[in-house]
Amino acid sequence: MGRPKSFEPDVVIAQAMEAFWTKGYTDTSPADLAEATGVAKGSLYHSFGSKRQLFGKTLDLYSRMQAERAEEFLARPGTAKERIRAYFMLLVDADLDGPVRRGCLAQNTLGELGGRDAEATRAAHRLEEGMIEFFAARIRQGQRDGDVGQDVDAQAQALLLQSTLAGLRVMAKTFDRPTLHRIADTAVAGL
Amino acid sequence: MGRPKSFEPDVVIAQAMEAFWTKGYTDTSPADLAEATGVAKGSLYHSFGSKRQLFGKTLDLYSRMQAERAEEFLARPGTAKERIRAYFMLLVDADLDGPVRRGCLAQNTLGELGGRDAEATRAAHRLEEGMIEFFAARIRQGQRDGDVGQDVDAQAQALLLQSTLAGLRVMAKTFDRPTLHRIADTAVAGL
DNA sequence: CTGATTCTTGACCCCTAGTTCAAGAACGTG
DNA sequence: CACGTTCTTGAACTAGGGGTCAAGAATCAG
Repeated sequence: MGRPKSFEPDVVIAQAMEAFWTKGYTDTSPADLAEATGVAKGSLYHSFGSKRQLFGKTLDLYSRMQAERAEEFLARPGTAKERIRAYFMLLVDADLDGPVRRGCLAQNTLGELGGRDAEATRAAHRLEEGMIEFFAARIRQGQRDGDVGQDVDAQAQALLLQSTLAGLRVMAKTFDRPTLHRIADTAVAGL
Repeated sequence: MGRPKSFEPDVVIAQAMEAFWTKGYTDTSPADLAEATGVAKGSLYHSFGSKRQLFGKTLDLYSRMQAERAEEFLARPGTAKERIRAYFMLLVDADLDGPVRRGCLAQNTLGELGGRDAEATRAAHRLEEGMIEFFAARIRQGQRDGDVGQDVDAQAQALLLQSTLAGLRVMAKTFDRPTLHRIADTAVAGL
């Protein structure tokens, strides 16, 4: 019983995520969130407790979205090299095609709050570890399929790929598309 | 004539840099800067104009310091692979040995202000381009010395190295030392 | 020693961020 | 249809952020 919510919490979290992603945690004010979600400030506080808690929800949503997309995209038909390369391109292009180059929310969060917000730091770390596991699994898959050499250390290559991808998304804030594509090409050349 | 400055501007900029580096641009208040530098707020504004302008100076100083260190370190005796690997390790270890993992000021700035502050974005970009040039030059040097194969595309490898290094410094906020060292090892293995 | 000049400083100001709250609105129940 | 419950909302509050300023302290020139 009681008055029903006038909004879908998940939708509001997604809208808040866009705001945080675009402006960063600190520079996104409660007023910004109210505008981005169409829900009044007071109501947001009633539902989510605080700006920080809402941000936590957006980080969780972001992590789930990223993980889901990576898993799905890497699983499509093709060699490990092809799929990983395509995934890198996807992220780079998505970044460059948007009105603002927002990079990766998790990485931005590490840059902004890393060290000073333990929970946000852990959330970002978990996402990175998940990505590494996806890459490693896809490389091993490639080894079973025969498109990746048996001598390749899947775990070491997965770590390197994640590192390169993280850097690529930093560089995607300032470099042009051909350069970024070239890096993606070189990154997977060793597989 | 006139009353002389009671502080060395360069020293104050260096101290402000430490503050910005540790807490980020937005989270560093004028009060923080006054404490970090030992100079009263009013005096900082008198000398530097605004928080943003002081930050600009710290970015410049940071870029110069980074470039200088990279150039010097890469030039020491050894093969290209050895020197680049040592440089990666140096940065990783410096980050992990500090009381807080601050990563790279330029990258943090891109994460925090990227896109929304044109000048800061450009400054960070210039530093990255400089790094790429250093790597490329060192690889070509290796080719002349005979420790890097003639078939290696120096520019492409330099781009990849910078991307990997940027990612490494993001990951240095949450991963442990052995993992980061392993990535550095794998990164230079292809040279 | 006087003055013009350039520094130093804390007090002060305005504005916004983050949060709380009192009033009211939309339910389900009995 | 009254009643408890859970929502909605703008107004109101507090703290602190970024910046300004008036007063005074060093300096040098004449």
